Amino acid sequence: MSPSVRVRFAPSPTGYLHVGGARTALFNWLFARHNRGTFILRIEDTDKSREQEQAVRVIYDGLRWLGLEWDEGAGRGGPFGSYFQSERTVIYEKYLNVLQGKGVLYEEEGAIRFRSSRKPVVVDDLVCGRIEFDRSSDPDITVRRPDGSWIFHFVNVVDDIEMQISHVIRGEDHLTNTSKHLELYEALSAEPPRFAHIPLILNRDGSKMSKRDAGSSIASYVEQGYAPEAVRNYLCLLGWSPKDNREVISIDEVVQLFDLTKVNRKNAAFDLDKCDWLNRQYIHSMSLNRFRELTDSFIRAAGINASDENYLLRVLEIVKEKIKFFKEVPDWIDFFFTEGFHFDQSAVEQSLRKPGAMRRLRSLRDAYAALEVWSATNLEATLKHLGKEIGCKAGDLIHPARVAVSGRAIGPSLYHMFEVMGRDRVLRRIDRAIQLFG
RNA sequence: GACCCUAUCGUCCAGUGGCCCAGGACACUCCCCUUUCACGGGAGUAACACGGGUUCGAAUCCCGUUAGGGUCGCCA
Repeated sequence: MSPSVRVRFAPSPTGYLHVGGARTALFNWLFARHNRGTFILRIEDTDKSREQEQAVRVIYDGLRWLGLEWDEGAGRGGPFGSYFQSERTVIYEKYLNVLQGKGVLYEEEGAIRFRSSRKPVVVDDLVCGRIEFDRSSDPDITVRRPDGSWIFHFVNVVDDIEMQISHVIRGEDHLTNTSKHLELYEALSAEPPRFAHIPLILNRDGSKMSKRDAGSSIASYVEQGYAPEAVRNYLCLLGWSPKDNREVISIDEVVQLFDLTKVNRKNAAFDLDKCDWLNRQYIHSMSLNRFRELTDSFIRAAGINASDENYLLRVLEIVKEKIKFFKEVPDWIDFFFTEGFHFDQSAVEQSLRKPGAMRRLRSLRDAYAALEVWSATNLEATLKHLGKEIGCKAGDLIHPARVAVSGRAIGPSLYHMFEVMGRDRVLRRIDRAIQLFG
């Protein structure tokens, strides 16, 4: 095990966190955790703008939502700050002087450029292997613009040296850049870190993912109500696998098994369907308390008056297995908490308006009113018994009852729904439906 | 265009010379369960890009072609 693994995620604050970026952060985090190393967050804001605060917030929120807490860096501090490039000018100038002293810099129209030796360079990559670059026709890189602002390649290398980064794990789009960076390390007489270029994440059709593609922004998962552990699990499986065909795998186990040299070299297409499937797996096996916690913001946003915590928990319990995303929860539970729920017209037509529906509903109401113990088991037995007695199918009772009490044709298990709602509420609503539609 | 990377079911992965006429998962189709919607269980369709080698033997190694992706910025 390396004595001091130090890795960094170095996004530029663009206002949103891309899944590709999140996956890069995740792999850095996994590598750090696996090696008991340090995971650093550095903000690459060479173009300092002041609406940046909000953009940085988006990165913090996205990483924290995914459970990728950093040990050192922006918003957290550490021995190598500042972790914002916009605040590191003094350091960059120092390194610029070093290059100056070596006579490898020259000026061109006010900008400072680095003269390349154009000698072949070898990148020994942990993921891609040994790659030779013929740099004979590469142009020189620019280090600083005429206005004094810095260019990515230079500050990126300087920061990695200064922050004692041991492994640079980043997207494959930087693979070619690495040959340039290596020359910079040499010119600065610094030992380069190990590199690991991980494959990119593309759309299903192989095109590059942009902000508007579904699932490209981490914020969209938060908005739709995905379980963060599910999204994280899905991201782990993009370019990496536990090699034993498992799909649902705990993060602790991934940390234990993670190995950069086992990362794929092929770009991966993003499949939201599979992410959705994993999300459902996680929701179904999640504890009720966790479900309560993750659905809270959606329930509040919908303005549902769920002041009776105990009642809310019982409602959530019977609805949990039905939910695909937390955003759907209010639609599934609102009628439990208000008499002002909406009656779906086609549901009414297809059940309550059917001939004989009202008569059957009255019979069910009476049978339920006479019930001694109000439980799902009794509710089911009573309904089925009544069906036989009056000679109709169970469905002819179930459907009208469901619509009468919830206003819709789709919902949780009828008997459990009634059990949770309680006798008074159920009978009252059946009476009202009979009045309204009878 | 130059340089670099990649190439197994529609998608994500498994497979590192014989155990593979290729395995798992998602999606899709069908069946069962369930008189809602889902879950769950079972079955099915579906791939080693192409052409040359190497080898007794290749999805696995080599070369070429093709295709996809990346980089060539005073973007990051």
